[in-house]
Amino acid sequence: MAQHMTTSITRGPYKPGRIREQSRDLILQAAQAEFACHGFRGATMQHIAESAQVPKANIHYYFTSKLGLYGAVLENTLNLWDNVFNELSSHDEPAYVLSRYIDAKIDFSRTHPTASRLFAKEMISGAPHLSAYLQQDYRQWFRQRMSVFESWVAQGKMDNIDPAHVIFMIWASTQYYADFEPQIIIANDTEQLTEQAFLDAASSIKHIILKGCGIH
Amino acid sequence: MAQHMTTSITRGPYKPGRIREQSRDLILQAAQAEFACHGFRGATMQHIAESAQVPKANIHYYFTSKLGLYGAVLENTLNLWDNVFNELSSHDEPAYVLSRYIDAKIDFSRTHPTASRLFAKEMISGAPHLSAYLQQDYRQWFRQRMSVFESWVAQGKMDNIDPAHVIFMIWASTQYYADFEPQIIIANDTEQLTEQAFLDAASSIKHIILKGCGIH
DNA sequence: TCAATACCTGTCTTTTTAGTCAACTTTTCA
DNA sequence: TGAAAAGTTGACTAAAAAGACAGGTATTGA
Repeated sequence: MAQHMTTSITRGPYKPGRIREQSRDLILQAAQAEFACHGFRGATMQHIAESAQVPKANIHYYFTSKLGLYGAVLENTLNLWDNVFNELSSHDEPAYVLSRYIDAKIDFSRTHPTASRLFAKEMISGAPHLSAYLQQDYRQWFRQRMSVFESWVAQGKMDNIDPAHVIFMIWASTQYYADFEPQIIIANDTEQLTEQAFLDAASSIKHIILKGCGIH
Repeated sequence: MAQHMTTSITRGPYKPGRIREQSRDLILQAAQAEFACHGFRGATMQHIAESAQVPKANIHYYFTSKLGLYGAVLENTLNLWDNVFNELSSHDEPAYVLSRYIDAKIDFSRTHPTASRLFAKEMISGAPHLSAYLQQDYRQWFRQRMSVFESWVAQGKMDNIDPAHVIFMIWASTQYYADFEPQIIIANDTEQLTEQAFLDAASSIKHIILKGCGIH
């Protein structure tokens, strides 16, 4: 964003261009995988460079430093999250809303497993690079949803359970299929998780959450 | 184990001794925290040494290499897990068994958060150092519990849900309170999680799981 | 007491790592 | 077309890392 500042006055020769976007994306992709697998300190610029098939110096040209790259990866991934978060519209029927949300979350685990793992790693490390996000957007989102749950409870549409634990349970259960894949693969006696496996998981989670919360 | 091989014949002078155990434990403790926070590659021997307040060379004396230390930490932590796993006895009443298991798991998250995080990190990284464990003990434990659930389903003691997903849900939900602590702390608007917070979590999880599975 | 062995650690070496830099090529647009 | 800026990269530097090692001290049993 805020990239196309070249006014026609300063005889702007050259636009920041699409090459930039392309190269950045390529590197961000590789970096996300590396950071997700090894964490910030465990990741190496060399590996990222090899994985993205660009010289290491090229990465520094676009992102200045390792921390800068990590920040960009984090920001990039954060946008993906927010999209899924916002899927949870404020519909009146909890059964509909939660079903859709669980489906969306499981689908995210299937289609963006490394994004999920990246955040998990960051959280487990104490979220040193996410405090701003946690204090702002996350906090706000969380409070809003809490009040929705509370209104459902007040209307007798679900059992009187602390909504926070319900939300945590949904997050934990859905993200588990991305973050703990090796465990699940071995339990399933398979090579890799099929789309059907994710659908089955979503189905079971929906059954337990909805019924468990007394939602009809 | 298999440590006291000094037969009386070989004029065994000196016992492997308690100093060894003490030093090893001290280092293992510090190493667990470091590995849990930064992963295998992100952890540094220097940090571990400083944290344990021993010279770096001392660590190499006891554990030879970084990989050796990590293996020892992993093995050490694995024993803790197994103890909790075995809490889940083969009682007839699913409500009793699952309640006790969830309580034990939540308690583990509270009392051994770094152990939980260590495993989470290892899993997210693809469990490169746990394949043996996953293929052996874990696989076996998992199959046994699966059959218990299946017998409950057959006896009409619970809904017909794929037991694997129930187990994953329990694991995910309980471990979440250790692994994603920063998220929970901010949601709770508190400085740190109290024992009561864990008890509340256990209570909510039990409610949802039991009711959600149709267990009375 | 006294060997024998466990235990300890400061210092050194080698490898890996993030980051720099200057020379180079490509792209753009006037 | 040509000059200005974007993009590219091999070679270098400085810091940090794992690990080796020799020369110590502490502890034990006889």
